[in-house]
Amino acid sequence: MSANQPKYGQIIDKLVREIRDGTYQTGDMLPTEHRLMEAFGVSRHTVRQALQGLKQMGLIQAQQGKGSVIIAKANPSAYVDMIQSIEALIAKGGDLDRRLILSRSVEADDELSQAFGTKKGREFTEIHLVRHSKQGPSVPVAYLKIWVDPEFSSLARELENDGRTVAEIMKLRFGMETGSIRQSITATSLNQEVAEKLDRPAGDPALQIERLYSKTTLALPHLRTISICRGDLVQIDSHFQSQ
Amino acid sequence: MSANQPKYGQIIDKLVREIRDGTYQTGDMLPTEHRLMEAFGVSRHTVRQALQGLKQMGLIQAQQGKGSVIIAKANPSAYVDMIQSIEALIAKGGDLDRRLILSRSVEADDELSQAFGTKKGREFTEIHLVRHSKQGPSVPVAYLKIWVDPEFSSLARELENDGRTVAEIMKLRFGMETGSIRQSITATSLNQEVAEKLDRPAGDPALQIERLYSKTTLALPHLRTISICRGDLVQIDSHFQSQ
DNA sequence: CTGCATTTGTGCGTATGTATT
DNA sequence: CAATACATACGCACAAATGCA
Repeated sequence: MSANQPKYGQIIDKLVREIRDGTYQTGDMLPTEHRLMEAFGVSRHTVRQALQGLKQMGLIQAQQGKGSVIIAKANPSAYVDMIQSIEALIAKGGDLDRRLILSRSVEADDELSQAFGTKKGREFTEIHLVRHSKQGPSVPVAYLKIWVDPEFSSLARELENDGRTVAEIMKLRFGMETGSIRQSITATSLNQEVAEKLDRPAGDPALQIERLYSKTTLALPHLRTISICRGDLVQIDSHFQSQ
Repeated sequence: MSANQPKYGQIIDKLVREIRDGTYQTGDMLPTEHRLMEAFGVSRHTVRQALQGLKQMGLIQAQQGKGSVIIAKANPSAYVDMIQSIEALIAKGGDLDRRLILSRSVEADDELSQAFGTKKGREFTEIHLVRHSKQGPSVPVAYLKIWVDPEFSSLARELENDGRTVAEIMKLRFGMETGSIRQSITATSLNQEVAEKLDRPAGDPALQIERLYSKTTLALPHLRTISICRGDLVQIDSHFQSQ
């Protein structure tokens, strides 16, 4: 976490910690840029660089003439809990089983190169799985696509034997620790190939959840997953509270 | 698109257009910061502000000592919800316009009575709106259904004149403060009625976001909203960090 | 309403560090 | 080693929005 050399990175880390600690509460005003300059002994430019980082993370919102409001406390519990609770939701009370569909080498297209922040044409390993409910009748719940650097291509075999999550295996087997996950949820409809595996008609509504795993907030991702979840089985619940 | 006053905004617009036009292809290098300074007649700082915008849009990737690579032609995420706190939820929605479709009295069916925790048959006010993008051409983005107690039925009029969010108006006009929001996200497809208002074919994928607003976690909700968002325009982003 | 202080936004200049070629 | 290109960091000035006297 604190491997950030630059000053603005250190300021980001400090402020994020303080927002989490409760030194600042959601709804509170952050100190003014001038105060932060004095507090950290840096120029306004450096302070603004840090604040822009917080803006990108969705923690603050700046308003000209007023100041910066804290609009979010990045979850106080470790992200793992949050992710696991999402996985639990996907499972709807039961554990999920994985079945390998394919594992192959692909060249990055526009979408993939954008996700990883690399040039088009770079090689990646693509793995497809289907997740089934374990309990009761085995119902297919989600189609999972995974992309990693070719050096981790043995991940496919690990996934079949190991019940752990992809991120956990990446850490245990390859030492790739995840410190930051970006998640996007979109709506889509099942294409023919996925629909078959999920035992639903093509065109059915589905939730698509993309996750980009990286070591730190600023680093490029080392793992990308897309879960295509049956719209009739999966819903994502959250609860927001003031304070 | 070109409603950007500041210089860096104009540079972003120009470069985005050129990337889309094909003047630059994915995999190409962008001109160096120095070249862009000369080309646009601005300082390096302004060029870098523009480039950071492109980075945030996921169009380019800068590499120290080499240059900036084009990694995508378009940013698919036009409307992104970044949801991590109540404040963020309530503050969002400033960049969208509302148009009233209908306001009527309804009796609670099974679904509605369950959501509010009341008996079937109780009377509620149901309000339908369509949200359009304010900037550029007015594109319909989401169909919004709102349910409140009949004593707040004047909410419909307020919503037309006031740019604020539903929760803010509930607080300002009726003193109903929101301290807890429960949210469920599901995938659905557009029915005929909603599809028409959103200018899309029926059956198109959509994100359905249901929110129940209450004063405290334990209290019964005083407001229920369902947003049916065009799947091609809306995505929900979150960011998780360890420690 | 006017004026003023505060606060963020935009923009310029300069210098130095670091990775790549 | 040298040249190139992006990254970090300092400084200054003025504009625009806000809130208050």
